[in-house]
Amino acid sequence: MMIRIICFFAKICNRLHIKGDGEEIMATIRDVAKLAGVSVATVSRVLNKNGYVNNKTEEKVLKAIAQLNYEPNAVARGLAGKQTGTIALILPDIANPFFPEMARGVEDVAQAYGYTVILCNSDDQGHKEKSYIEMLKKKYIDGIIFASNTLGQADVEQMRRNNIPLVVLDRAPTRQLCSVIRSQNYEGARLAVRHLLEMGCRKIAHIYGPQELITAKKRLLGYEESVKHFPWYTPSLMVPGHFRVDGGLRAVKELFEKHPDIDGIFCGNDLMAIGALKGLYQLGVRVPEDVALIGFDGIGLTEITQPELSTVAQPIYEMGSLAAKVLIETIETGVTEPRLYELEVALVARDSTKRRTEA
Amino acid sequence: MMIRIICFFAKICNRLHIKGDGEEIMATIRDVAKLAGVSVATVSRVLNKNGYVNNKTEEKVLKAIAQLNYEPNAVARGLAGKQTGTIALILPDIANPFFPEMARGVEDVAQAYGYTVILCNSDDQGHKEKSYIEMLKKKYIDGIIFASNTLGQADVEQMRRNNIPLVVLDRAPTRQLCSVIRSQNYEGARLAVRHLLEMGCRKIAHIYGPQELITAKKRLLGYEESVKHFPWYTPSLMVPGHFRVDGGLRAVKELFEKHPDIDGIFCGNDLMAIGALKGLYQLGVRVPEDVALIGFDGIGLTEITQPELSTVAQPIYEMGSLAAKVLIETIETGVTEPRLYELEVALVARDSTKRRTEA
DNA sequence: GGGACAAATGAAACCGGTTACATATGAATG
DNA sequence: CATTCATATGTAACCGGTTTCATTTGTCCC
Repeated sequence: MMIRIICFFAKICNRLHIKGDGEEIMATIRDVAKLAGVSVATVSRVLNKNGYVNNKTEEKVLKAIAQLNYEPNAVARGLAGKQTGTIALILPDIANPFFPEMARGVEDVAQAYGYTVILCNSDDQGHKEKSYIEMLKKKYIDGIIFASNTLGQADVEQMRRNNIPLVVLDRAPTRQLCSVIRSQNYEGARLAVRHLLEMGCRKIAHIYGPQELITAKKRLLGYEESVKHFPWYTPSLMVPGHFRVDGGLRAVKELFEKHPDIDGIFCGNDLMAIGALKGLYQLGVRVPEDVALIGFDGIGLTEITQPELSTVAQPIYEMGSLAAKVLIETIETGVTEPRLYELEVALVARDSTKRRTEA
Repeated sequence: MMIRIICFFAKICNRLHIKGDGEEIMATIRDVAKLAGVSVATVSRVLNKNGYVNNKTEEKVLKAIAQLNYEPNAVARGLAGKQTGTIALILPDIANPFFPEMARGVEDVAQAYGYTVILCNSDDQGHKEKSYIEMLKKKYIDGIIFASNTLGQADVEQMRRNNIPLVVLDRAPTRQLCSVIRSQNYEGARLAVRHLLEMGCRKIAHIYGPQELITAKKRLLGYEESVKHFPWYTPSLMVPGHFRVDGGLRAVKELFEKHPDIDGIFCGNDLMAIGALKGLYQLGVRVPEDVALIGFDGIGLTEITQPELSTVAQPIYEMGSLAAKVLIETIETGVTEPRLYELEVALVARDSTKRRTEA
């Protein structure tokens, strides 16, 4: 009984926007309607600028909104409209230096369009991705940007059935079920090798990334196609480095055991190039005097090494921002027609590939 | 009329979980209730494990849930319960190498507790922060981790009024209104200077960060307190570097114009140390032979320079994961009692401070 | 004058959950 | 035996929006 009375008072207080401890009570659309002397439907029409509303009425409503400091509740909107203004970015690991810039690109665009970004680290593990997707589905996420590597055909189809727009970064377009954004990995690799050749290299090795990744594969292919007709070419010039710094370091040592006469190395990504640089330093091999070194990706780290690393730069930020743009467009227009965007890469020649003494 | 009939059929189809294009229809709690032959309240009780439910009944409900592949709708839950299982991480810029690791710490813990993380880049601009906070409030965010620098006293109080739990990283505890996590900046600075002295330095400069930041201020103070009693000490040994790579590079050149006899530099963060290293290389000054160099933060980049950089490492990942833990605890227990966590820093001695020839 | 149609508005259903309250049963207690 | 209490369940209100549909009014045209 006592409790009932208390509850009753609490309700009165809520309605009057009074609270003992100074806590703010959010006004609801019904409060606005009451104050403006109209129905909630009309307020909703004013808010969403749809349907017919008389000018005078609109003014009254706007005044009430201002007076109550009213902000529509996004969760209620989400429930009613099944759109939450939230997108998810699933990537392997935000701590991998490749991704922060991309994430920034995504977030900037999302923010500009009034969307919010949920960050998910998959560690490239299928079960983590799945559990994220489950959770995101429950939360009525509007769309997903997928920069992780273990997304399967089945997953894409499932997303499609669930009507969740999807944009994928750097994946093979397996029967092109969703929009894909990637860059010219093959062409970039050829660019890198050509650059090394132009700088006077006579025997070029390649440190490659995980071949499950389409990017790593394409880059390896680009290398192979560029050098296979040279007499010095041999498969043992290609060594795995797992896209990691330590992998690059180890790979370079392995290379120099087999081929001490290498004078150029093309690394499948910048992290491995950094590792390679370290390894070469430990071996007492000078860069670029003895060996020219070039990476791939164009991450910021390439500017802080000594010497600065040449690289084939992808437009990382743009990949993120474009992904967000494409996704939001898909969300808002509802058009699902998948597209493929292939972005250009650019050779960034720095000290690590400076021309050695003219031959 | 025709439309009405179509709608009617659509509803029937919905109820029967049939859809023409293979699109999946999510079952609702009412579907489960109907199938199990109980009320929605009972289903809800089973889901939330609260209230009394008979074992037999529970089984029936669970079976129905499994049969329908039912997943409770998080948005509806959020609306009803005012908890969305979402926290926000507001930081200046995820592309700044300091933050990805912290973000990873936050996300890992959040994920473990079933929470989702929204990423916000404030660029340290007050208006961006405010607009984020507005948006987050509307979305019934459960709590915020604030690693940005422009959070004012007023904002904290407003959050409090709005009942949004808050954990702040690296901020001064201005009348301790929320939990704060920081590390021993002052002590770390003293550690750095002592290390340089032990390594034989006789004249140590300091490149400092923006003095609006409590962290930068404390580190500067630590430097000053450690060296002010030396005869060689003079204020012009302290030069600003804005916590940025280019700032460190410029600062080091400025320093060497005024004090060519410097033999040790303590940088207020690692980015500036990287810039300083670059600057010293350009000046032809050898590290560590001519000048010993140490940074602060312990970001990964310090391991890829040549020579590797000594630094005072903060437990960056732990700062993030602890922040998430504290925040989620606050959210779930509702206890608002603010606490201060000061984490220990550790000296990481690498090649950039290797002892020069014994005096 | 009456039908068609655009403009304006409100009542009520709906989105999919949670929960306060009412009710019913059976066991334990005085 | 009446009372109390733990167990079990359902009804309906509620969270705060959107949207369908009905209704009213006014204008235009034949």
